[in-house]
Amino acid sequence: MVLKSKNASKPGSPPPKSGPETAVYQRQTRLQHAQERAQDYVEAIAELIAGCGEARATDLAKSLGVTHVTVIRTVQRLQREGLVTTQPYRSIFLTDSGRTLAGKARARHEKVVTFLEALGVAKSTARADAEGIEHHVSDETLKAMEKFLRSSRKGSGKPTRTY
Amino acid sequence: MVLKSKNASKPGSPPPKSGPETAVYQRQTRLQHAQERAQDYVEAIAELIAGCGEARATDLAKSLGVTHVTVIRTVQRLQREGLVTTQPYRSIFLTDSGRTLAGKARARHEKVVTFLEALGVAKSTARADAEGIEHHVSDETLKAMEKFLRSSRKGSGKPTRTY
DNA sequence: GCCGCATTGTAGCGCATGCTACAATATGGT
DNA sequence: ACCATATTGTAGCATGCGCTACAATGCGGC
Ligand SMILES: [Mn+2]
Ligand SMILES: [Mn+2]
Ligand SMILES: [Mn+2]
Ligand SMILES: [Mn+2]
Repeated sequence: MVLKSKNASKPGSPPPKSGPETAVYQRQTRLQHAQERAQDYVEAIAELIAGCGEARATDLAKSLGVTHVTVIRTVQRLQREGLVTTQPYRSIFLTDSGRTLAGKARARHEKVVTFLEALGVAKSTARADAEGIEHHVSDETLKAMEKFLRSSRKGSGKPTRTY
Repeated sequence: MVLKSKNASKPGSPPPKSGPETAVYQRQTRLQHAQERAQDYVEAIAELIAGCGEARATDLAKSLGVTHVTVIRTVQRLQREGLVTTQPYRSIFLTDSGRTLAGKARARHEKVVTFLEALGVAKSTARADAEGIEHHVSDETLKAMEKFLRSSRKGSGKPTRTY
């Protein structure tokens, strides 16, 4: 790297140069974060419904580590976006759209955790990292992870004993 | 999963149940996002300085895919946090702290890209995914990725390119 | 030196996430 | 039925990330 060491210290030299296309991968931060949050919410809601029979705002708040106020506000947004339905003083339900998203999020989440563990990461670390990584794994990368899992399962326990 | 299939459809049954500890991995979303943004900024600033000799707000804006206004505001925050220094109508400089962070971010970024490519992901996909994944990879996971890279380079005599 | 244009900065908006404090409703135990 | 308590909802605040529109400054060509 640093092929341009010549002008690396000449302040008034070249124009942009290092990034008309890098911007492609940087755009849309805000919407991206909102989508991540939506995924975590519907996933948690689905989990509560599966585990408790219903998703209450309070339990969701505990599950997500935020206050119930934050939950209620965000759930309002999710309802606006057609992912959940709510009625005053009642529990939260997923729409078809929300259920679909939750399913994808959950599948992705689990695959990432499994992959990280197979890579040799401690379970608690895998779970922690997956919580963030899951939102940035493309379908292509997910497939590559699955492929790795298949091959690493075949090759007995330790696939990388090349040491 | 779903050991509690009994009450899985009985709305008024069990309390929280599925998440007093899952919350640990969910907290702090907002600060987390701000930190991610800071990492991307100092990394981009360092890159511009290395490539152009200086980091101008406009170029940074192009590189990050946002308007110059957004850049200026965020840079103000970074200055407040001691990562950069600026003077009116002059380019942006990294503090020691900022340079350190940029170095770590860059190293992490590249390792993640390399890892994804080694996993069999297309270069453009690897770069796109890495842009988000990089912020959620713990040191432990990073080490696991490095280990995988070492073993995979030995195994298949393919990439490597050690001169 | 002057002026036009690029760059930088400011004002003000929208939206999302988080919070505390307080109000309203629901629910369960007696 | 009744009231204490839990749950849900509202009001208002703060911060961060985007944006457009417009103002101020800087700079390079003439
Ligand atoms: Mn998840
Ligand atoms: Mn998550
Ligand atoms: Mn990066
Ligand atoms: Mn990034």
